[in-house]
Amino acid sequence: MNHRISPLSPQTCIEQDRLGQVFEDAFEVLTQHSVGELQYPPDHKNYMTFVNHYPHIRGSSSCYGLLPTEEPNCNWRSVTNGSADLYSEENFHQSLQSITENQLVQASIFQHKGGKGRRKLRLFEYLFESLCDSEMASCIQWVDKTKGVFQFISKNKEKLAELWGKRKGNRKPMTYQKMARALRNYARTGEITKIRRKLTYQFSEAVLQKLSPPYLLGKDIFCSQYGQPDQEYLSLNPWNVNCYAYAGYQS
DNA sequence: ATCGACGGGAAATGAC
DNA sequence: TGTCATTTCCCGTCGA
Repeated sequence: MNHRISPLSPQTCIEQDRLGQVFEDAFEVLTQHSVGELQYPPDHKNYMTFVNHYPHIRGSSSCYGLLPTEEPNCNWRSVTNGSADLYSEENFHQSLQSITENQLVQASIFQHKGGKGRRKLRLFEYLFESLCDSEMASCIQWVDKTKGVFQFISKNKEKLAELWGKRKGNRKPMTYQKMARALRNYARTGEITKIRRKLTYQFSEAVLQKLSPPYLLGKDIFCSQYGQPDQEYLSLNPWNVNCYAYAGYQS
């Protein structure tokens, strides 16, 4: 696989690299599912198409199996053969903006150690994902996002637990009590600790860093950067591996 | 006293 | 087969 090297600022390199990981993960999932007769083109356009196609890295709705993706159906081959305009950097900008925060979080979460295959989803990852999902705001909310403090909503905490249990495919329905027991196990590893406040917990700084891509910690930065075409922006090639500043999920 | 939230021991489970 | 990350069950404590 060829890696095109682009002269980018460190910040852009970090973000580009991170997106490269997102796309790489996306493509890996795709190949695992053996969809269509695919080539393995080392360019971004298929990734972008894939990102809009595959529920694993889409927003949470599809993730919970409630809604289809809002993208029209089109097959991979037609995209690869006919979408020359996807090469344009302007379009790439627009595509980037269409990636939701939750997509990026999910893609981040699913990255396997070493970058191969899909890891089993962990509870704290699911919680983080839910916190990034506006549809789950009735169940769980940030108290202080920068510090990783979050709180379950008393009225709907059971719903969140139930969804978690379904997501895991547990034999019996998950309850908040059982989920909270799992959360208490995190006290040993320090990944999540209990705050002396009703239904409130806190992600460790390490977990927070692992699960929050740099540009999501300040999403306004993410948006503004890619919302202004005259600013320095990403190279088209997501395979650039030059600027490894982001450690990724490799604990 | 009741209730909801919390804390933790211990065994079971399932994926890897 | 062993390890890991829960899951499941259960019992006790605490504060409103």
